Amino acid sequence: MLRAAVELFAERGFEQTTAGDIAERAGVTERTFFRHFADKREVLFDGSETMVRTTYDAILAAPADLSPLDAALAGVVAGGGLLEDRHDHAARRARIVAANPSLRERELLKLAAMTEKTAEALRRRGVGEPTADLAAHSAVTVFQVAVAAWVSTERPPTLATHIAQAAAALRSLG
Amino acid sequence: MLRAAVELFAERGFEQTTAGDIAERAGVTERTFFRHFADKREVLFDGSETMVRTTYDAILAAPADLSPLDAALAGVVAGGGLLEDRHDHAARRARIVAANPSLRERELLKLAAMTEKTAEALRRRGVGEPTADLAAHSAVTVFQVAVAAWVSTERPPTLATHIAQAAAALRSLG
DNA sequence: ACGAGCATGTCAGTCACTGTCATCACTACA
DNA sequence: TGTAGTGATGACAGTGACTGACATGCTCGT
Repeated sequence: MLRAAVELFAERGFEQTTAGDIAERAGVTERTFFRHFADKREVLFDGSETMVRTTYDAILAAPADLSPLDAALAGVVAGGGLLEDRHDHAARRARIVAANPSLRERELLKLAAMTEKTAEALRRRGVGEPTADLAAHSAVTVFQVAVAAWVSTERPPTLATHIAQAAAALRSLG
Repeated sequence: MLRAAVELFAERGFEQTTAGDIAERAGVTERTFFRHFADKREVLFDGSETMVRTTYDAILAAPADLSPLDAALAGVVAGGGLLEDRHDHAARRARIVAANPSLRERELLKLAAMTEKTAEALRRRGVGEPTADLAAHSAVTVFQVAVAAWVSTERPPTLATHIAQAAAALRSLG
C-alpha cells in the first residue's frame, strides 16, 4: 500500500494520483486506505512519529553537561540515524515532496512537531522557556538544512556529517 | 468577504464553516469566493505576500556592514512593522490558526516562503550559500517566537521589542 | 451605439474524506 | 465443539472543497 502509493506518485505525480488508484494497485478498497492513513499525504510521512520519538529520547539520554543546543543536536543526530541507510528512498521521497506545495506543507508540520517535542525534552532537562524554544528551532533548522544537502548528493557522506557541518556554520553566525 | 470569513471562523470554528457560508454572509457566490482566494485557508493569510516583500526589500536596503544575521533581523523587523498597529486583529487571527492543524500547516508554509525570500535577499548581498540559509532560518525563527509572545500578551510592548529580545536570546545559545 | 475586457452567477462534475452497516476471519473461553 | 467478542475489511451513501465551461451584465474607450 505504501509502496503502491510511492510508485504512483513517482510515475504520475501526486495530484494525478487518486486515493482510489493507490487502493486499487494495493488490492484494497479506498475506504481501507483511509483507515490506515489519515489522508492521502500521510503516506509519505509514515516513519515521522518514530523519528520524533527517537529524537526526544536521545535528548533525555544525552550527557547532563551538554549545552541546550548541543543536547538538541544530539537528538536530531539520533533521529537522523533512522534515515542513514535509506538514502535512495529518502532522495526519491524528497523529490516527490519538493514537487508539491501541499506536501511541503505537511513536511513543515512534521518538522514543527519535531521542534515542539525537542523543546519539551529540553525543558525536561531544566532548560528555561525562551532558550528551549530557540535551541529546538535551531537544531531542527540544522537538521532540515543537513537533510536537504544529504539527499541532493549522489554518494554522500553520512547524514551525521552533514549535520555537524551545518551546526558549525550555525555557530559561526555570531 | 474577508471580514465575513474571520467572523464565522471565530463564531463556529474553521471546520464548521463552509465556503458557502462565507460567501452567503458576504453576499456573493461560493464560486466567486474561490476566484478571490485559492482555497478556504488563504483568507487568513491575505497580507502575507506583502509582508514577505517588505522583509525582502528591507534586507536589501540595510546597511552594507551588517552581519548576515543582523541584516535578516532588520528585514523581519520591517516586515513585522506591518502588524504593529493591528495587535487585536493579529491576536484573534492567531487564536483561530492555533485551533486548527491545517491552518498551522498553511502558516508554516508562509513562514517558509519568508525564509526563502530572506535567504535570497542575503545571497544578493553576497552572503554564501549555507550561511544565507541558516541566517534566514534563524531570523524567521526569531520572528515566529517573537510574534507568538507578542500576540499572547494583553497590552504588549512593540513587536520590535519582542524581536530584539528573542534575537538576544538566540545569540546567547553559544 | 459598439465591442473588448473583467467580475460575477450558474451548473455540472471530480475527488478527498467520513459515517454506517454488513461480512468475515480469528481468538478466547465455556 | 460451539459461541461470543474483536478487529480488519468491503459496500455504499453523503458532504464539502474545489474546478471548468458557459452565459450575463458592467464599464470604458472609441
